[in-house]
Amino acid sequence: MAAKRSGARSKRSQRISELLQPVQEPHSEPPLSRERIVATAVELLDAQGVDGLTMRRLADRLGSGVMSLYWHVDNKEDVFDLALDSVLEYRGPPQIVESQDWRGEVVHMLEDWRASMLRHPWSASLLPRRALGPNILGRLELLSKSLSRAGIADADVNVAIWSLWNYVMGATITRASFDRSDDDRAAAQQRLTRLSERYPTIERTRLLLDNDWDGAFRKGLGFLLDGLSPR
Amino acid sequence: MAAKRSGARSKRSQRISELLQPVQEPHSEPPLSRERIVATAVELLDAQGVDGLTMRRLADRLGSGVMSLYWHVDNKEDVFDLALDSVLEYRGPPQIVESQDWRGEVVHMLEDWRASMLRHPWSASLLPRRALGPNILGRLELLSKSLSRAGIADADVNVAIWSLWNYVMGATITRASFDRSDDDRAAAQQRLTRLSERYPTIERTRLLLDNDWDGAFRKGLGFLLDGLSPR
DNA sequence: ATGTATCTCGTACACGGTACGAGTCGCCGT
DNA sequence: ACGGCGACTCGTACCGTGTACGAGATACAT
Repeated sequence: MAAKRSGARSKRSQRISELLQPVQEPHSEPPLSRERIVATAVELLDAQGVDGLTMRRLADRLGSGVMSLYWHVDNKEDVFDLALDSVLEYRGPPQIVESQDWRGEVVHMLEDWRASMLRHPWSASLLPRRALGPNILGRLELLSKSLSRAGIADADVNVAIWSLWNYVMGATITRASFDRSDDDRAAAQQRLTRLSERYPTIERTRLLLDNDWDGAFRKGLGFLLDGLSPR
Repeated sequence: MAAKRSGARSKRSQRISELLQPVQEPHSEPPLSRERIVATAVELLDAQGVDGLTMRRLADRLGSGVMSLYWHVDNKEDVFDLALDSVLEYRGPPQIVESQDWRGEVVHMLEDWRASMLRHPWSASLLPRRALGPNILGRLELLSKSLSRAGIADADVNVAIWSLWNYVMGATITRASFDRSDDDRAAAQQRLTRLSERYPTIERTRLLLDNDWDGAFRKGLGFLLDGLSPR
C-alpha cells in the first residue's frame, strides 16, 4: 500500500562508487537523479510544450527505462511541480538599484519574473494550478517587504501583492499562449481580420500589442503602481 | 482528405421528421445537436472539472455513441472552445448604471465576467489558451468604448484594456485553482503553516484573501482604475 | 428504383500514466 | 565467506484516452 518513496524523499546516498571510479563506461549516461530528471524535463517542455512531456519521452532522453523515473519522483505531477519551481529562481535586484528605490526593486523583480516565465512558455499557465514552490514564495516575501518600505498601509499591502500577482500572471499567461498559437499564424491572421469587422477595436489593440508587448507590460505596471502608491 | 465538416459548419436542416411526429419513442433522447453537446459538456465540466470531460463520458450522458459526436464537432478542442464561449455571455449593465458613469460600467462588466468564470471554475484557466470567442470580444469592445468615453488618451486605451484583462484573468485563474486544490484542505493547511515560518507574509495574505476574495478583487481593481484614470 | 446527403456508431489503433514484481548491484554484519 | 538488505532499474501489462475508418441507417429528390 505505501508507495516506495511517498512523502519523505530519501535521497540516495551520494553514490560513493562514482566518486571512486570516474567513469564506468565511456558512453554510459550519468546515473539518474532527481536533478537530472528535472533538468531534462525542462528541456523537453521548452522544446515541445506541455503536451510534449510524457514519461516515456523523458525516459528515452535520459537513456533509462520509463519505470525507473518513478523511483525518483512520485508521478508526473511531481515532475511538473519540480520543473516549475526550478525555473523561477530569483537572484535579487542588481546593485545599481538602491535600497531606497522601492519602486525600482519591485519593477525589477516583476519584470524578471515575467521574463523567466516567457523563457519557458509552459510555465506561466502551469503556475496557478500547482502548489506554490519556495522560489515564488520568496518573491512574494520580497514584494511584501518592498511595499511596506514604500509606506503602504499594512491593510493595503495584501491587496497590493494580490493585484501585482494578478497583473503579472494574467499578462504572462496571455502572452505565452499567444506565442504558442502563432504556429498557425496564417489561420489566426485570417480569423482576426474576419472578426475585426464586427469588433473594430480589436484589430487596433492587437497591432499595438504585437509590436511592443514589453512596453505595454511596463506601462500597465506603471499605472498599477501609480494607483497603489500612497497618496 | 477533407474532413467531413471541417470549416463550414453545415447545420443539419432542421430535422423535418421531428416536426411531423412529436416523439418517436417515449423515452428516446432528443436528437444530437451542437447545442445539446455544448450544454452537456458544460454540465460535465462543472461537475467533474477539466479532466472529467472525455468524449466517451460526454457521449454516455447524451445517450449516443462516441463517434456520433464527431459529426457535430470537429474534435475535443472544439468542444472546449464552444463550452467556453457559451459561458461568457454578457447582457450589459443594469439600467441603474447611468451612461455617464463609465467607471460603474467597467466595474460591473468586469465583476460579472469574473463571476461567470468562477461559476464554472474550469473556464478561467482555459480562456487564455483558446481562441477568443465572440462573447469575450464583445466584452473587450464594450470596455474600449467605456474607456474612450472616460477621456483616456487613445494611445493609452490599449494599455488600459490590456491591464484590466491581465488583472481579471490573473485574479480569476488564481482564485479558481485555489478552490480546486482545497479538496485536500488538510494537506494544504499543513503545508502552509509549515511554510509560513520561513515566509511570514504568506499566512497573513492568505488569511485576508480567504475571507474576502471579492472585496480584495474590488479593491485592487479600484487601485488599478485610479492609476488608469486621466489626470 | 436509384441515388445522395445527412447522421449514427462499432471497431480498431496508437499513445498515455503507472501498478506490479522480478531483476541487479554494492555494502554491512556476522 | 556469506547471507541479506536496501538502493535502484526496468519489462510487462492494464486500463483509459482521442479519433480515423468505413459500414450502416434514414429521408428526400429524381
